Amino acid sequence: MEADSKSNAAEAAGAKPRRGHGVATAYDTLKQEILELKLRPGSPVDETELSARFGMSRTPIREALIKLANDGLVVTLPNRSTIVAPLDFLELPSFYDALTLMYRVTTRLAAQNRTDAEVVRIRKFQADYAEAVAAKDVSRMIEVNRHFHSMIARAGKNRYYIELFDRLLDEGRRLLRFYYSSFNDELPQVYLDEHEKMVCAIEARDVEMADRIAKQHADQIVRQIQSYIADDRRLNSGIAF
Amino acid sequence: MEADSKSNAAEAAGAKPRRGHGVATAYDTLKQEILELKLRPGSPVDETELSARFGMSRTPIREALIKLANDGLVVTLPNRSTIVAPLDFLELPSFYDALTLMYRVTTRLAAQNRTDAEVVRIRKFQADYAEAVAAKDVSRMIEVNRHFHSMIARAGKNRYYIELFDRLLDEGRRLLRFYYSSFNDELPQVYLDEHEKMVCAIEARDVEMADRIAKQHADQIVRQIQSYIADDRRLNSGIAF
DNA sequence: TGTATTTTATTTGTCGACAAGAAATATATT
DNA sequence: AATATATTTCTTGTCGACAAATAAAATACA
Repeated sequence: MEADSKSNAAEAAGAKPRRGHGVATAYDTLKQEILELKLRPGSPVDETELSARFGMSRTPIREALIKLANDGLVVTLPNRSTIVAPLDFLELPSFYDALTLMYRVTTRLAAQNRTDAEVVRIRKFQADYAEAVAAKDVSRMIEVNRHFHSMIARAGKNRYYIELFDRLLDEGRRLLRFYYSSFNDELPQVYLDEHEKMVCAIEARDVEMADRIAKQHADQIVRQIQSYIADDRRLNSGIAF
Repeated sequence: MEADSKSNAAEAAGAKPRRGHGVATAYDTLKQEILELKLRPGSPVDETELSARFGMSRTPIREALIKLANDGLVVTLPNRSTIVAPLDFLELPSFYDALTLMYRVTTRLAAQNRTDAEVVRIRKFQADYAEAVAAKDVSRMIEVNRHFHSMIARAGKNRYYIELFDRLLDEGRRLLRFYYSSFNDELPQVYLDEHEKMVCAIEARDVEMADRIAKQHADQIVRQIQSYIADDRRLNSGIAF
């Protein structure tokens, strides 16, 4: 809430983005807000309102929305308002399947193609994650976790996997935020250990080991999301959002 | 060339798209032309020119270009012209890898999740492909092949795989068009047979068989592209486009 | 003659305005 | 009173224009 008004102030104030950066500003800000659920799934996104809020005309807003639609973060209803993409839990099995496959494939490729510099960068994120766990900062954990795996995918160097995986990780970030309920003290430590093994396998260029750990890690995360959802559905009779 | 002037005439004539269909018209037409290499990889795409050609303002053209950029079919250089995405053959190994994986995954899922109606639709494309082979119509073969595999992916019902696979198939369509040189009479028949086995495995819900054939099919296609490229590089010293 | 600098021109990024569609509201008709 | 029709309101899709940024051309300078 405080951060919210602060950033709004920064936008309203003279910090107008230079020519050519208007679209990026709107896109990045909205993306962040959608992933952090500041903008609720299913809620309408009004161009005119955003235009006023960002202090720019509707054109760059529109172009940002098109990009968000391509990312699957927003749905455009023709001649009607666009809405923040709903969290469709009928599609969850597909999501689990794709997420698991991408975890495995990107980690395998990272073990194959990583450079030493990339290992260093991956370890940096691992350290950040450890910090977040120590501080019990769940938001930060979710975000750093995304960067950690994205970095691994980058070390794998397959453009197609990187893109799909980033998208899946973002979707996962939204799911975790939405369904996150009780904080379990054990899980973060499990993830931390699994991440450590994963980095070691990548560093050792042990492809099969990397694959095995990635699968294990993916299953763990899927189980976590599923248990959150199971808890959640008991509360809201499963129709919400 | 004839089809070209015909469609241009249709555009220039009174066939103005209704409100809300302008973007789609430009997007579909441009996408088709890029995939068919009517627009050469690396060639500049001028908004003003397209605006005149399609008889609409630059706004819808711009929005269509943003979508094409998201598909990876066009590259936008900031404050400079956009160009048709070059065929980067340094990225080919990544492409082969992703294509093979998607062939396997989508075919597996199709064997798992197909409905009877979907089998019928897949067989329809298989028949179309056979027709194109009989007529030795290479363009049609390339296009129907894409639809055939896309339909299989749809029967698998995983949104994430469908999107990535469609993109890869489009990219492959462009590659085949670009590098296609000598027509080999045997290959189409090989593909036809492999397709037939693939459909049978899907119909029988034999997941492992589907996987095996998909892998075989993917390898076959990768080999074909590679041999075309090997031929091609001898001719133009490998720097072209 | 070749390089640096200014000028011109082209093309993009952004803007404000307007009209078409859809939803919401009000009116008419049975 | 209930349904059908007309009106109003609101949001989007599209347009033409302008200004910033870059590339190209022209000029100055060594």
